[in-house]
Amino acid sequence: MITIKELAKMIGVSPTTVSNVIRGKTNEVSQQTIEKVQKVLKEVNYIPNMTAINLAKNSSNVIGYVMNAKGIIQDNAVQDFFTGELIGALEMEIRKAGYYMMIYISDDIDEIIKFVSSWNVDGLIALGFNHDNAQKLREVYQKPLVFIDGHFYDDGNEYNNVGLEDYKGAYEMTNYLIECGHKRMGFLANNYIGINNERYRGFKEAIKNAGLPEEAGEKFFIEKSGEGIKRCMDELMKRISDFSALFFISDNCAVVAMDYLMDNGIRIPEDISVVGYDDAAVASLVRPKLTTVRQNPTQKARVAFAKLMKLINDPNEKAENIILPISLCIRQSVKNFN
Amino acid sequence: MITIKELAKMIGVSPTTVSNVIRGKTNEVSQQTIEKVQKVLKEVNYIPNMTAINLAKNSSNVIGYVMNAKGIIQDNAVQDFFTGELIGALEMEIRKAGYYMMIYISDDIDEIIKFVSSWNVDGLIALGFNHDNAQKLREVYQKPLVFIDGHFYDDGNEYNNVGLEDYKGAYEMTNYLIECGHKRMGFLANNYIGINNERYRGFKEAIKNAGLPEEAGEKFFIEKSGEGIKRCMDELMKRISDFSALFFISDNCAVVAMDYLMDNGIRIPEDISVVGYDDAAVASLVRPKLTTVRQNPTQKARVAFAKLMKLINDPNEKAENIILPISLCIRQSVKNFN
DNA sequence: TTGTAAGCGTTATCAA
DNA sequence: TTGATAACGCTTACAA
Repeated sequence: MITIKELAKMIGVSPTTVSNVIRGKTNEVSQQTIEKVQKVLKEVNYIPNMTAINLAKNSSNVIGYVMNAKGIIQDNAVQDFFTGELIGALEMEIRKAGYYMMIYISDDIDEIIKFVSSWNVDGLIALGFNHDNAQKLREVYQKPLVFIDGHFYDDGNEYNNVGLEDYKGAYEMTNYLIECGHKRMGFLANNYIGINNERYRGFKEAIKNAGLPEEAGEKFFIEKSGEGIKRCMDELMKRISDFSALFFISDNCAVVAMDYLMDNGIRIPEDISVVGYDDAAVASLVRPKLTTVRQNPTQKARVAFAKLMKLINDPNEKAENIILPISLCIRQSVKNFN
Repeated sequence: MITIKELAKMIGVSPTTVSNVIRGKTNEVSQQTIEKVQKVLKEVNYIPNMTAINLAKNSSNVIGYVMNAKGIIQDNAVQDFFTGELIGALEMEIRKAGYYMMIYISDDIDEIIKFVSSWNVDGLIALGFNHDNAQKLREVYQKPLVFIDGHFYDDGNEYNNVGLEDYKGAYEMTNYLIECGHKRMGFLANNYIGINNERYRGFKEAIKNAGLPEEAGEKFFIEKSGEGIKRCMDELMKRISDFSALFFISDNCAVVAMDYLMDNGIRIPEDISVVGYDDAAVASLVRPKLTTVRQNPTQKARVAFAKLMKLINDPNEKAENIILPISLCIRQSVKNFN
């Protein structure tokens, strides 16, 4: 790799001059020199050394994508379409903006903090953070930081976040179920914290507001992996006739569960209705087509990155919690009793 | 961020000594000093500056993941499960090995070359490269480099690659179709180069070896995006009764096409059989369950990274083209005429 | 308009 | 066993 210094020697000017024309500081150098330098620049195909640039400028040109999780793929049978789409969209945005993307996934928050610190990343998109971890990260990492799907309580700090109308989506979907005449519904999630709990709250509230008894909505734990889902469904099967509808925390789960149910001779939606959340591509590919709540991961990525750019370019940019809208996708997996 | 220099001043030793104990070069420093330094190291939570380390060592500690493509998500309705799983598996391997992962996707090979050069990445995993681009990359990038799913002709150079028994998979699946009594089959791909062409070759060869006429196997172009697939299927529909089976280049395509066909009143496999390739999770979730050729992206990632590590750690490690095995997944989407 | 030189935070060579 | 000091490739005051 040829360096600026060598280049300067070749051309017969100083490194500063070469550096200036490379960076387009052309008002500090004569037209004649510019041309002389640029000519050679083309010839030798000079490629800047990012590491050196970053050390000199105390920046990094990298945007970090960190996930507080065990792995990028949450061991789900249908892979994590959400993460995949997010990363894909983000990669494009980051590259178009002239930055580079580093990915770091760990369930150890300290590892994540070490990563962002030692690489001095210019900006950070963070997923899978609960309040405590978010606070910890924010304390150490002082540069622009936006969370996706974070759900934090008010601690006097302000967080940049882009989320979804999680509560509303579940509320409206549950209402739809109730309108269809369902009176006994199960809610299934792998945990009941953060956005999952928001969705559950929406579920419960809809039931309450409809004047149905508390027991009309029952919650269950369901693992995330394909095998795990089936194990949990084994349990649920014992009481399957208690329910007329099942509300899954994600399409990923819903679709694996549907597979399981149908393999066990249960008809959907005749015997039991199922709904999901996310509107993953798979939702409209299975039969019956899955009724679900739509969100758009690409949009989430773009909005998050746009906010990050604002924060990077304007130190006065204010913290913001951006909530993206949901909509209902009514398809074929819910029985209408009316 | 505290620096080694500051640390040294605090402790009352030289930066060299501090650096030595940080890097565990403990045979060059007295036990007493080691303890003194380590004590302070803990207290101040020293975090090394990667940029500085990399500049000094002329390395980068980063493994690049580059794709010669338009975008990470190939605009397919079922997202690109393959890419997602690959990236996920790779991220984990890279991190466990103490490296960091940078992702760069571009359809401009020069951009990719610029990226790897200016970041001086220590190793590279490259996807979506044809022979010419691979050669170009290899010429400039002299460090360890392994391709995934590359398909290169012999030009005297040797490439590290991990691929699949693409030909064999298609050959065996086509044989299965023929055994089931199919005599008129369509093959549908978005292009006929690289591994796609290998699969097509397997398809044709099986037909030939079975003594069927050339026209028994016909190839079609099908776009990759969800909408594109449907557009192409619109065309195919005009001649749909000419075929008893359709072989799709990927499960992603197959599954969208099945959706389309069933929406248009065509029964699978009664009216037409369909098979895919990859055994994506979605394959066993749709109805009828999709008969397909299985591959394992996670394994691909692991094998590729393992090879990369060998190349990094041993300059004498030889170039290798590793071919992973396929297997057939016989499910429900093929009609048996016998 | 051009060039010199210090500095970014490390590593590594070589004296002390 | 320790510590100066140069070097990595670039940016950026500041001087010429």
